[in-house]
Amino acid sequence: MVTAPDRRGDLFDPSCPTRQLLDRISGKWVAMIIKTLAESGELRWSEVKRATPGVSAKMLAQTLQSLEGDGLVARRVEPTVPPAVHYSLTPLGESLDEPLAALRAWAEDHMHEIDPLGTPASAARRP
Amino acid sequence: MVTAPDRRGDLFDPSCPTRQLLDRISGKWVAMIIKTLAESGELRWSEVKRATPGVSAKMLAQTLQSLEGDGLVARRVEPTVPPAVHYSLTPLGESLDEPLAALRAWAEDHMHEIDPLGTPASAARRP
DNA sequence: CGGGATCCCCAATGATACTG
DNA sequence: CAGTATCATTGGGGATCCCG
Repeated sequence: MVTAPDRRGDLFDPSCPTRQLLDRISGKWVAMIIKTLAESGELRWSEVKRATPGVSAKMLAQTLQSLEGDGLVARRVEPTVPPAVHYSLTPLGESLDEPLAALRAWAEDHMHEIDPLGTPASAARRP
Repeated sequence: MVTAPDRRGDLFDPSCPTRQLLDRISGKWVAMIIKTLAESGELRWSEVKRATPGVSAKMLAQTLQSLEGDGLVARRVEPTVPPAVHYSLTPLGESLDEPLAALRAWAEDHMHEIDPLGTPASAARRP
């Protein structure tokens, strides 16, 4: 048999799925949702929503579907009425929590060292 | 004076700069540029561009300015003609490379475990 | 309760052309 | 060489309504 030429991804190869995967896990709400699920274990949809300040219903559903599609989050439906849907991390999702936690920690640690006037956002607001 | 109540950031606080900072370092080209500079030390603008397949001049300039504004990248101009501009990581930028490298490694390691049919991209491409 | 469907807006991204 | 300016595109993301 031939060994796969790309057993491991290459971020610098435009045709490699790694880039899209990295984009998806870099989504605006992913870091928060993963952390919440990593700490709480299993949560209902509305609990995840309450734990994620500022997220809209649409973005939460969309993000959870994306994470489920990537096998990072497991979805469990209880056939009650009204239905209760629970979300939890898969082992793969838990493995993502580690590097993501490092990035969150870095951002929380260094947010005071960034120059508030040097950011594009504040610069663009200058008339 | 009052001591700052938020010596460390809180990602879950919508008014905390941590979220914007995390958004900026999650930019589409940041991971690649940081890695390139971390490995090469100091590079010219055109070298960074060549090392970042797919990036446009606009996005490269914009991303580099953003990183410079956040104090992650240092810009050095040599007053020759034509001018030569060099970019390198600051110590802060090097400290970001560590968590970012972990995330890159995770993406490259697990790109094969994601279900290609479960992703929004591939689902949308289905006619 | 947990979404799906729809409409709409603006910010991010990109292609192209121009300049110090 | 190292950008900036301009224009065109897109799709992220919020608001709203509806359904099982």
